[in-house]
Formats: sequence, structure tokens, C-alpha cells
Amino acid sequence: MISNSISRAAKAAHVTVETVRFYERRGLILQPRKPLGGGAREYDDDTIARIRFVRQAQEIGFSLSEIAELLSLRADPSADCSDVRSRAIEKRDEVQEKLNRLFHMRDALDELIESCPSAGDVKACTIIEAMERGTKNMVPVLTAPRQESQEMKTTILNIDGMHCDGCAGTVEALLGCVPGVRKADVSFKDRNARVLHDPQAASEADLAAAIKKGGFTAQAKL
Amino acid sequence: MISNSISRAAKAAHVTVETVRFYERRGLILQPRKPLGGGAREYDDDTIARIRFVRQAQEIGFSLSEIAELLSLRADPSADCSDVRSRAIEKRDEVQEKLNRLFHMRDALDELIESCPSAGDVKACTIIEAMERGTKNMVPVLTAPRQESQEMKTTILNIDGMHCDGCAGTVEALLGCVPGVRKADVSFKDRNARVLHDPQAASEADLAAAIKKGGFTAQAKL
DNA sequence: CTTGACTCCGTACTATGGTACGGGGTGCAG
DNA sequence: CTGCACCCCGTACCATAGTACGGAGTCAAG
Repeated sequence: MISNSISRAAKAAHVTVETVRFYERRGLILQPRKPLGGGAREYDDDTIARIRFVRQAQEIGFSLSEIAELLSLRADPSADCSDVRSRAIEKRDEVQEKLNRLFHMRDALDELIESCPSAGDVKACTIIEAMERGTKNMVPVLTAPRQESQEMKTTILNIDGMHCDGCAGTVEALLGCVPGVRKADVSFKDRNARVLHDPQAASEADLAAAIKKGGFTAQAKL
Repeated sequence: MISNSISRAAKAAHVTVETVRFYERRGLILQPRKPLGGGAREYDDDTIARIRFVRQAQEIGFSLSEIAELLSLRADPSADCSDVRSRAIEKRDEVQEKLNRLFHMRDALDELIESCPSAGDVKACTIIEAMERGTKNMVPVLTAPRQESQEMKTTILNIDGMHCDGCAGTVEALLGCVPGVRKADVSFKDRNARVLHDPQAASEADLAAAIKKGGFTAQAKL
């Protein structure tokens, strides 16, 4: 544990001294006690890591209050574990949702980039059109309160052809694009997908077909 | 093209009327002309889709000005294509970077969730510790102004074993974790990686080793 | 022909996430 | 012993992204 002055800590975390103090006031980091011999407060590496975490979380769309919640999650056997666990799962779902959207956005940008140089028969193409082509019905999850969860069903599909977590993410994005799919969790480790969907709008065959588009194979678990 | 009044359009996009007007002032959406017969302005589905896009992009961490840039990207053969293309590629890189971080965060949350119920030998575990276990030195790309590009070198590595864009993202994340790596662009299509790194801190062998950890193989391009 | 539900537009206010500034203190190098 | 570079704390100010409000107009039903 090397200790730094506030200005060194700020530099290490790529923020200003003012920002560090601001985070202290907000309770995102603990203000270190002054050392007994007097002098300046000492900032340890943990605190610097916390500041860095705050910045990174902000960049991917969390507000400071949400980040405070993330930071308060700690798997401490002495704490109330089930509460922490459920909050962590909630957060995980939010992160997953953001991931799905970003995937979708990345694919839309890719489509835009592809369609650009072959300037011949391409029609004007905007990112919005690109996003709509891939996907109808991306349900805004954080924007809209998740209502109407009647008639929803969870299907587990076994998937072959995934080689990494990235592939799992791709499959998740593909599933997220199917109208009627509310939620998809794909595990690379388990080689399967848990899909919450409206069986009326999205049959198991629809799900399997979407996965096949990405070059993977899927079949419903018996 | 069904036309709606502003309040119906706002409802459809899950925002308030005030927000729609605010977006008009900001230039994110075009204010429709009043119909010739007089009366209220008519909002078409395209405009509603734009508003929805703005909201979704916000949730994944883009500011309104960044969203304006995204919206201005259009693959129009009559427009200056190379400019649009390069801006789209830049945006794509930003999205990829956010994806890497979110992946990392999701994995950290998963680790936290895993370590929770088996309340026996687990030590206290916070999301920060979980994030640090996976990855040292995630370089903040958007936060830190990319200065000090002295002594930096670009290395191109040929990579085998990638099966999709997701894999490429994984490799990028792995490279981003190597201390001394400033920027990594992995192309699934070209089966290679362009890495901007400090050769003192991160040798080619270091890069190759990091990639191998993910189950891929890499060798420097002659 | 009035009442209610809307539209339109301007201005003012709010919350979030910082930044800047000013006054005072401390410690050490010249 | 005096600058100078920091630290500490408070208050003020700033940009972003809305939200609220008030006055005026319009349209259609009762």
C-alpha cells in the first residue's frame, strides 16, 4: 500500500483534485483520516482504484448514484448475502441490457461503414435505418417500465459453435433482435441460452433461426 | 407514414412533450412544418424513431452532442463518403471500447454473484476487487487525454482462432489489459490486430502471450 | 359561444456532475 | 525567514439535460 497525496492520487486516477474532493462529499470514496503526525491526508491504492472505477462506470452510462450502489455491493459472508446477491443480479441485468444495445449499435455502425465505399447502388443509409434493419422492437428496458410480463416463457437452448464469451455476446445480441424476446442470457461456459420470450411472437424455431444466422447451431433443451 | 400530434409522438417515444421540443431546439430532430391547412404540426414515424434512438444512445453513455454526431452519419453516395466513413469508424471504436468495459463489468458482477451464496471460505469481495482480478491496467481511453505518444509503436499481429466479431472484441479487451498498450484494433475480417503500444513496457511477446490466454494464436506480421 | 384539451413559444427553474476561486495553513529549499 | 508548492475547506459558478409554467392561439363538442 503506497500512499499518495491528493494531487498525486488525482493524477493517478486521471481526474483533478477538485473531482476527488467532490467524490468525497458524495460519499463515493472515503476521505482518509489525517495521519497522527499531522500533515496531508494519505490516499492509498484502493481509493485510487475506486476513483478509476467511478470514471469507467460513468463512461458506460451509470450515474454517480448508480455507481454508489455498485460500490456498495460486497460479497461479505457476514453481511446479508441474499440482499447483496439480488442487487448484484439486478445490476447485472442492467449491464446486459446496455451490452445488447451497444452490440446493436456497433452492428449498425458496421453496416454503415460497409455500405459506404461501394458508392454505386447504395441508397442513402442512416444509422437509424441501419439499426432498424437488424432489429424490430428493441424494447426500451430502462426507459419504459417493464410491464405486461403476462404470457412470457423461459426457454433454454443448447448452443454449439461458440468459442468464447464474445461469441456468447453475439448470440445474445442476435436473440435480443427477435421480436418477442424480452431477455436473453447466453452462457459460454454452459453452452446454452436462457431466453425469456413471448412464445406467441417468438417461437423456439424463431429463436433457433436467429442463432443460426450467426453461424451457430441451437436446439431446445428437452 | 402515419402522422401524430406532438403529444402522441412523445407518448410513442416514451418522453414528454417538453423533451420533444427540447430536442427540436437542440437540432436532434427536425421540427415538422405546419400543414398548409393550418393546425398542429405532424410528427411522422421517422421522427419518433429518432427520438427513441436518442434515448437509447443516452442510456449507453452518449451525450446529446455525441448523439447528434451519430445521427449525422449517413452513407449517402452523393455525400463525402470518406469523411462519413472515418467518422463512423471512430464512433465504432468508441462503441467497442464501451463494450469491452461493460463486458468486464458484467464478468465482475458475475464473479460477485458466484462468490456470494457459498458463504464459507469466501473473503469479502467487492466489485472493484472482482474487476481487478480479471484485468490489470484498463487504460481509460475517453477519460484520459491521449498524450505522451512518444516511444509508441504500432505492431500488426496475425491472429488465428477468431470465429466472429465477438472474438475480435475479446482479443481487443485482452490486449487492452496489457500494461503499455494504448490502443488495440482487432479486425475479425482481416484476422489481425493493430496495436499501439510502448515496446519498452509491452513487447510483441507480451502481446502474443495475452492473446494466447484467450485461446487464440498470434504472431507478429513480418 | 363557451369550455376543455390541446398546440405553440418563451422564459425560468431544477438536478447532476463537476470547476474555479479565495482564504488560510504547512513544510521545506534557497 | 521567505517564497513556493502544496493542502484544506467553503462557496460560487458552469454546462448538460431536461422540467415547469404562463400566456396566447386553435379546434371540436356540448
